[in-house]
Amino acid sequence: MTYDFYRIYLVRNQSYLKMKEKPTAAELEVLAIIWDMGEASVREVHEELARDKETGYTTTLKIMQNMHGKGLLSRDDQKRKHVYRAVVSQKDTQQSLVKSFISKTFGGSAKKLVMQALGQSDPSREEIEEIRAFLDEIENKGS
Amino acid sequence: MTYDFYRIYLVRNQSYLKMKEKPTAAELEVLAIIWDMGEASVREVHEELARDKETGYTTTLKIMQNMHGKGLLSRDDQKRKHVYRAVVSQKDTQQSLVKSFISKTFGGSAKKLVMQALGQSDPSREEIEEIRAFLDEIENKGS
DNA sequence: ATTTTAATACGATAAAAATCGTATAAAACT
DNA sequence: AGTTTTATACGATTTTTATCGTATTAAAAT
Repeated sequence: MTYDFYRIYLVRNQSYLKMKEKPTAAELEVLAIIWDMGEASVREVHEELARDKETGYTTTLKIMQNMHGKGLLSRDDQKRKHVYRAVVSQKDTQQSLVKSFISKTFGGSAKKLVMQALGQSDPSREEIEEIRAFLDEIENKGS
Repeated sequence: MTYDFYRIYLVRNQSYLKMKEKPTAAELEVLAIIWDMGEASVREVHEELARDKETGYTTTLKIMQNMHGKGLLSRDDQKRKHVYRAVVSQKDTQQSLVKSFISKTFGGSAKKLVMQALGQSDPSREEIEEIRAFLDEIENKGS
């Protein structure tokens, strides 16, 4: 019986357990690109990055190699041009990052974060509607 | 006429302009304590920090000295025991951090952050109500 | 007045993250 | 085949952040 509780606990926290290595700022930029493209070579990622900022190719290469080492990216190195894919999903990563951000910046209160974000972002009427609908959904799920 | 636009732009971005130096993780922990206490000595801050984690007194001291150097904290050093206060407000800091978090982690979409945060935080009925009320407020302000 | 306690100053070191130069090798081109 | 282009590997360096030891000084206690 007690084991059942333990199992539930593990399942609910799966994503945190897996995500031992949190991506750094630079790594997150790479992930954003790869999530978008599905898979990409260093060159492709680098060219995306270079749109926004001055940076060297070998820097991008090194970051992606590190990420592969940490298990954030997998790669196919059959061909000379290695092709990388994300191992961690965007959703799990965002979840883990949001959790730690709420805890660090808002003392653990998701509500405070939400209201701060809404207050400063000037959302459109459509977005507000979507959020309302989402609140309804949560409320019904809860009961 | 053109100047008016420029001025509006500056006002809207005031908090970002001021907040040149973004607090690091360790600095944010110190700020959280000082926001809470209003003012505090290194000893007081350190004792709060030491509740949660193993850390040396001189480490806390150094962090607070750095923060003073950066202009994140002011201090009264008339007496031997210096008393520190926050220069940056909690609200402005949170605003700046949320803005950059949304941009880094959610590609700039506040809505995505909000929904992710709501979805994973299991808010109470009361909190949901508060958020609904807040949405109403925003919507009416917008028109 | 002397000793002990409690504070800051300062600088050194450690640790983590980011950047890049050089070497080397495979592939493509001529 | 030889040359140029385009990859990765690897390690060194730089930069930023965090940590802490030691020296010094002011205040308090004896």
